[in-house]
Amino acid sequence: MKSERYNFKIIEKKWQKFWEENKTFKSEIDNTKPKFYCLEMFPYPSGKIHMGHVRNYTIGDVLSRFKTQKGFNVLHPMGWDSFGMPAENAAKQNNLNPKDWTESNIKTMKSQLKQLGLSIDWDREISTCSEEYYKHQQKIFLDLYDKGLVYRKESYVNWDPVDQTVLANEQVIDGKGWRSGSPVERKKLNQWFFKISHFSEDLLEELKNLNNWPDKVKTMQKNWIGKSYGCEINFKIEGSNEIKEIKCYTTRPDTIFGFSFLALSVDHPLAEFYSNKLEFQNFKKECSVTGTTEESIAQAPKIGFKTDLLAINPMDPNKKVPVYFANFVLMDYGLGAVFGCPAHDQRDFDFAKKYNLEIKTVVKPKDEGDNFKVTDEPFVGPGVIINSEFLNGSKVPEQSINKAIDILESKNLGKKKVNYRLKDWGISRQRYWGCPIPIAYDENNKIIKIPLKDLPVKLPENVNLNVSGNPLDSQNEWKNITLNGKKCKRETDTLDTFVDSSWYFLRFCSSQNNLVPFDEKDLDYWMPVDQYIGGVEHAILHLLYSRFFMRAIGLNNNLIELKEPFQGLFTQGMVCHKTFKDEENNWVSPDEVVTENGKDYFLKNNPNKKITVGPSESMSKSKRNTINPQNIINDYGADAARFFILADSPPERDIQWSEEGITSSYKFIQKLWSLCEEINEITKIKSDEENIQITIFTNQSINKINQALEKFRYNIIIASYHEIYSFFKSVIETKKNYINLKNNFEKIMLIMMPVLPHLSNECLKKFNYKGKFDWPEVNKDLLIKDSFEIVIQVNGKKRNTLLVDKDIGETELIEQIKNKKLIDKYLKDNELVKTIFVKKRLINYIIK
RNA sequence: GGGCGAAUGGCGGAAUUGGUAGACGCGCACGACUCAAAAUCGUGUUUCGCAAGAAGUGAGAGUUCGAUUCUCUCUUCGCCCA
Repeated sequence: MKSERYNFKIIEKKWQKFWEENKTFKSEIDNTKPKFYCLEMFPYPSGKIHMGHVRNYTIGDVLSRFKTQKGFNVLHPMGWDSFGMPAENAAKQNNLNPKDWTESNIKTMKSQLKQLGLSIDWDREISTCSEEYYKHQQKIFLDLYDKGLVYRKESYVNWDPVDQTVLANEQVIDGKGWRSGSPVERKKLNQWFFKISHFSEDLLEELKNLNNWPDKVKTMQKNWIGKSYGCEINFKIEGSNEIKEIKCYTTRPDTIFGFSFLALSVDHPLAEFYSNKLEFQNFKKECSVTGTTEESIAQAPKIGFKTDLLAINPMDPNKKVPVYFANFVLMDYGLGAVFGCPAHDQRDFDFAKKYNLEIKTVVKPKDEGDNFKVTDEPFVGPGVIINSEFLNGSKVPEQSINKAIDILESKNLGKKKVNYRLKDWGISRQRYWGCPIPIAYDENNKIIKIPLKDLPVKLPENVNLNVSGNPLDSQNEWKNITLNGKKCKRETDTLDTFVDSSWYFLRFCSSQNNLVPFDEKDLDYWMPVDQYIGGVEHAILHLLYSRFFMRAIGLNNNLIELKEPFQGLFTQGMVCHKTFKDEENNWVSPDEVVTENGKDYFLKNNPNKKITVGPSESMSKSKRNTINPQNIINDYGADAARFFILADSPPERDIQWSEEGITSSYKFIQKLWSLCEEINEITKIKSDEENIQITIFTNQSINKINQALEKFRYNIIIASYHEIYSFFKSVIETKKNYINLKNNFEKIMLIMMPVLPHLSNECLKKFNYKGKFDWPEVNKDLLIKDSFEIVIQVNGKKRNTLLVDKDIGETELIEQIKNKKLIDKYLKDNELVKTIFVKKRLINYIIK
């Protein structure tokens, strides 16, 4: 009986329609059930979905469906991170409106996500570029402003000359803009900031309690926050009437006796005393060429501008050293002034070598004598303090730093201070396609909040984007307003799009509420997100900002106590594919190549042209190694795509997409379907006979898949599915029905439902299954086997196995082994020293 | 330079956290069906060896009756921060 092929095109569409019409995934507060908030990072609507989305959303969907079957009230929403530069750039290029471009993309992508069969509550859909969303964001902005967590200041910024906008430090990678890739310049601008530094300590401290976050992400955040203990030291200054004292911050006060120069940032307030000197101006210009990242500063040649000032070593008033302005000192770090100890710091060492400054050794390695001397390179390792009077002999760093601080404090020369690397978050962007900042300035440039009744501040439409800089600047009609009878100008900067994504998970809880961003009652029920799933590339920025927002919103609000928005975090790996190049070294898309033997590849439309196969790399447009998910859905169906994206690698690791892989998944779906049909036929035959093995196997499978699902071991689940198929295939070989066959196979369909929702539903329908879709119970008694194979080892090596009763004891086992002469040849010429018996596992004979 | 992680067949990867290494899949080989091919099904597939057997989880040591799993040293690769 050859069954019909499984027509995924009809069946998948049918179920998707059914779910949509029945609002199967609608979520409402239900206090009788435990809740589960499952969230995947929402996409940027760039045009169409890519394989990374397929992976991300499949992982989340499997979890959501599983938790629903387990009896949880699941919230599984989706939205669009829809403000941002690609829309603005695309609109410029194609001369259209960013809004239209974005909305059309959303439409396409939403339809694609539906085709994947995701269990999403689409009634909660949000889009950050809609007024419905950003009007609430403007309220939040003003709320944070009132709480003192938003401020404006003039500051140096990372300026992206291509995108004509400011970048946060986090958006500067290797001294280049994260999006444009062009070298970043320094520019002084008035900017809006979120005071994320207000929570530095708490953001660091609470990492310890995020037990369901990957350690890797926690470490990255910890390093980013960068807490260090150090000391602020006051240096007395000679040689000037105006300047009497300079404060430095240092993490190494214990090297104070190695002090040989003091270096200031060119942005230090004292620079004003030199600003009219041409030499200083030139020097400053030279410094601005050096980038702002720590890396570019470390690599750039060290240069300095010598002042006529002398700094006095507070520990040794006879010691006076020169004061420089130097390019490697940043105003951002500490106080914009550092003391130089060349012997024990690479940058100080380079500087001292260049300007011939003293290099005094004050730390030696443990096993060196007191006459140890730094000559060719600085010594930065742990050791012992020398040449430092009362600090001598202190262990570096565990004793020396605290001792030095204590002494400085007791003499009133400095004080202990904690420093964080984390800086306040600059949120101003000179772009059109973002959330307007609800602020205006009066004629005296005084900051005026836009009144709540005037919100939202809507983006003007029909704006000419083909201007340099911010298009909003030239929107005079929009810009000039009257507030309380006073003429004002609107703020024309828009908010960094990371703001949009810092609270969207809260909005999902109350997405229908028009009046407030979120209702505390809703948050109380749904928050925190139980499982957040997304790419590790957001380990720092987005996750840290969201943690900040949760705290900022909760500040002075006793209805919100929650600090951590994401209780669990899972970071999935990337989707990779082989790369192809033609003879001219151009990237070639997988769609354009053919192969017959899997080794030699040729150009499809010109089979004489050979193609070189490169290593598998993460799918990217630039390398042209992307696979369009739409083609996969069209050719193989959603269930096959879901199946394969989970099959080959553990979800946290990268996965290699391959033609063979998706084909074999498709074949498995077909085989599984014909198995369903065969079982459906066979179970129509009347039967009184029970096959207990079926129940035992089903029970084991339920248990195994349940455990694997709880731990994100999705590749193991797929392996189990294959085993289940083989087992049932062999059971029905005789074409014989058993009274427990159908019931058990229905359970199998239930445990396949999270991964293969369309096929499982269709099969159960065919079976005329009337029960609930709850996760089947495990019968624990059936997990214990009556007999099993015990391993017989000799000196730790497996030599035989024996089928024994589950409760067998050592004496009886030894008796049986003896009777059956299972290991006699090993014992024959050797002396038995002892046996080691591990219940239900093995017996080990130790012989000599 | 610092931090973290990884290394298992031709390939992706399993191994109940110290107890039968290589589950499951891909690929490959052989066979069946076929005039033939594709598709499908079956068998095999760590290495060496005809076999009995031996070796084997990046390299080297250690702990242990027993190590892919724990400890130390080294090598290579990846990611993050510089």
